[in-house]
Amino acid sequence: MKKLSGAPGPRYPALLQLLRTAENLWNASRLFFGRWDLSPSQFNVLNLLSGEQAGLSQIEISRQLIMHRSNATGLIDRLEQRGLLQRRATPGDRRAYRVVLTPAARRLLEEILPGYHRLAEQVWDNLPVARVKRLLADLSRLDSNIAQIKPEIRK
Amino acid sequence: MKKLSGAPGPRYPALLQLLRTAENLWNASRLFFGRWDLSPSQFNVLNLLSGEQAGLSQIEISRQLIMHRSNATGLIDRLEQRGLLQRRATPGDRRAYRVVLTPAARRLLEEILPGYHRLAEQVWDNLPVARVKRLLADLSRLDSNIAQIKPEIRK
DNA sequence: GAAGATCTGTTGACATATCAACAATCATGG
DNA sequence: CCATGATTGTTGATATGTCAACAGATCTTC
Repeated sequence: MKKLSGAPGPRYPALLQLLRTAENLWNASRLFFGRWDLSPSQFNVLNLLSGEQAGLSQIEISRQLIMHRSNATGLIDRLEQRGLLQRRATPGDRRAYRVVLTPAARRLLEEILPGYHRLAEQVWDNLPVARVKRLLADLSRLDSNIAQIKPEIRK
Repeated sequence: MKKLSGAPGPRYPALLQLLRTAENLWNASRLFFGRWDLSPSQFNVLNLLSGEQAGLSQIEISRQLIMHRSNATGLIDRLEQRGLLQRRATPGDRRAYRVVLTPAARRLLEEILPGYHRLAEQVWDNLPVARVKRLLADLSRLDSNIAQIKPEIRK
């Protein structure tokens, strides 16, 4: 059986590792947020909105969280139904909502965030801050490379 | 409005960046594999099996790709229906299948992989190999930290 | 060998995600 | 003003993912 073409060097394995680590992180966060019956995606919506007193439109939310706008519809539906969000009219634009946190959601976040940030610190155990910074920089570089490459993939 | 508790330092932002970069990578790969009507997950199954002449059981596949075994069922169903996989009996264990690539799948991979590896290289543009290696090491460290923390999250 | 526990794969319920198509609204250039 | 085009959110089809529960097969232990 012929060996399928392989890529030499650490670059391809590093991509796989990146996806793998992100997956593990995501799954660990699912475990954590499960205590409050929240999915990681639901938490992300709440967390994003916690910094936006005036609220955000659904399209803004979906862009920040890198998801299709049609996905935001259902996500926000369920959070609204649970009393954690409200859709309010946007003055001057009858197409868009302003999605805002309810007081209940702010209380919920206050309860969740300390433990969440503590966990986030533990994930970095044994990695000095300088290394974390370099990793952050490298990941940003990857992001801009990906953005650069994207038009070429399309064709 | 009271500011919700924040975490200082680059550690928390670095986690967000990691998830973000992985998401971008995943979406770029969806774009790429779309040319062959493959999802990234479907490609991952094929790619994993390409190194396993004897095939793998579904539970092994789901463990390698970090997904629930019930998810592997549907994924493999669709690939089998398309003629890219076969489920074969496992000698000595009537519970499990050996899932193997068909010749058509091997031909498909031969067609896809060169461009895929070329793209994977481009993603790392401007990052010297030494940096890639360090990033790989740091990500592995994160993985083992996450594995360590997991039992604590459960409780 | 039989009982109890564990493992493998499937199913059904559901959340999360994409995409295409649609309706309503807004923005722009004649 | 108004036609054309872009934007916003929803819907329906479908894929991907989790989880719990189940059936059948295997393993362990006595």
